[in-house]
Amino acid sequence: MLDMKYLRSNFVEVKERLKFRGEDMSAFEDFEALDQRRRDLLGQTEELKSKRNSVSQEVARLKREKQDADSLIVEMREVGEKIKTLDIELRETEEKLESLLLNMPNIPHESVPAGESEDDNVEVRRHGDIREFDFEAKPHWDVATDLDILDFERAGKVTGSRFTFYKGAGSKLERALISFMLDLHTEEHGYTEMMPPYMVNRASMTGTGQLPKFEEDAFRVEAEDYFLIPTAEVPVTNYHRDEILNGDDLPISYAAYSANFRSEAGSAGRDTRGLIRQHQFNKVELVRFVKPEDSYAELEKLTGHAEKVLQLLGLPYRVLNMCSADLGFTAAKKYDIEVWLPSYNTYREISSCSNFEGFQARRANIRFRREKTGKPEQVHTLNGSGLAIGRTFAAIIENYQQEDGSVIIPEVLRPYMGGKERITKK
RNA sequence: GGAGGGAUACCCAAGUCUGGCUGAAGGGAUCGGUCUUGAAAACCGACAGGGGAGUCAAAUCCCGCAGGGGUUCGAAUCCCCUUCCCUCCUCCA
Repeated sequence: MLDMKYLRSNFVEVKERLKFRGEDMSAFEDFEALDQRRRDLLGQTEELKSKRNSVSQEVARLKREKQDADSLIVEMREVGEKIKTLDIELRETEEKLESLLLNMPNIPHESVPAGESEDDNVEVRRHGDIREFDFEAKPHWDVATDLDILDFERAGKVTGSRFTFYKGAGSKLERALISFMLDLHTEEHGYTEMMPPYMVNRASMTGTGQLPKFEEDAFRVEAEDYFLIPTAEVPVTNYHRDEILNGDDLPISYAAYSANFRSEAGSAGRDTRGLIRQHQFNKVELVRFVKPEDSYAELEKLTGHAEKVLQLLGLPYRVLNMCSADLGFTAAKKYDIEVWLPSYNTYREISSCSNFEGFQARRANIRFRREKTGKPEQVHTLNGSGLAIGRTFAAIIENYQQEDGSVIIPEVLRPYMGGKERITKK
């Protein structure tokens, strides 16, 4: 959500900035009229309430002194009715205004490249050499199924499409990746580990920006009106919802492992095989609360923390600065990290690192105080995958596969795998 | 799931039965001061925050006792709904 006062005085400029990201602005044209209407109604009702307050004091005084107050009471009855009517109208206006604001996307940062589609994303850097295979590299689902470490077929029977069973060394590898990443981020990068709830309420989904616009992307538990989390970003960012943080404690950094659930509405037919697009997947998510003046420097650090995982795993990757059309609804700036997948012969997204500035903090009401006496200010929130585990699993299987169908385990993971160096057929 | 009890400011806590100088007592913590070589103690002082409207800035006004409705001239106080916490019973990994 954007700042209402800022919008009020910079509406023309904001419209320009949002057009830059390809947004249709017609839905927001009512802003100025609604804002004005709200303030008019507020002025009227507040004036009447002020009158009611003072007259009520007067009535109390008269009653104490055993004098007659009936005429005042009759007069106030009418004022009360007017207030009620005005308040209803005010509430309706505020609801419209809020709905408008909740559907308005974030403003891109000036360092975001202009673009019309994902083709206009700008590659910032590459790391690692792409391996030359002297045999034909197989897709990870074939390698893993042959090794009996993933079972998509039975998952289809037990649940449905886009689910999998990890099995044996596969399950252990997945677990090793989770532990390795959490240990790296907590021990080397200063994050506090967290395990969040996997279901959240509507207010939390609204706080981070999944709602109201993208409800069809989430799985919903109808009886409770809870949502299965699409990312740990939701529970972990909302951890500090409606709080005023101590400025001295910033930046606050959390690394959270969780399963993630996405309906993948609108993705039918895309990436139907393998681990790339599942309804349920594991991820270690990095979430940070920072001071506004630090947020862009912190975004660079955060992205570096995610890259470090790939460097240590020896996986080639590149970093993209997402263009204005591919930013998503909530981000002011976003880097995607893409890992090399031999069977696709391309880089595929494995992490997304974003600076939301005050966009989520305003929705979720997360503030901080610089000094004891200071006014609360909005924090800036950042997050990034560090990394998506399932896609990392796929990248390891594909990049480390051997001609005999076995897979070499990257050295940094071996301590988490009981010293095992290679996954082989039984 | 059943039966009770709670939620008041940073923390503790009175007020709720019996609606009106409660625009919320008192204590603790915190901050400032006196005293002291320094500190502690004691004493004095400050301490409802936050949001909104308004303004160049103020003044001023509105909201605010878990959240949301209602009754009333007037609600922390009466009524209804929701959430969360506690105790006991039941069930359960």
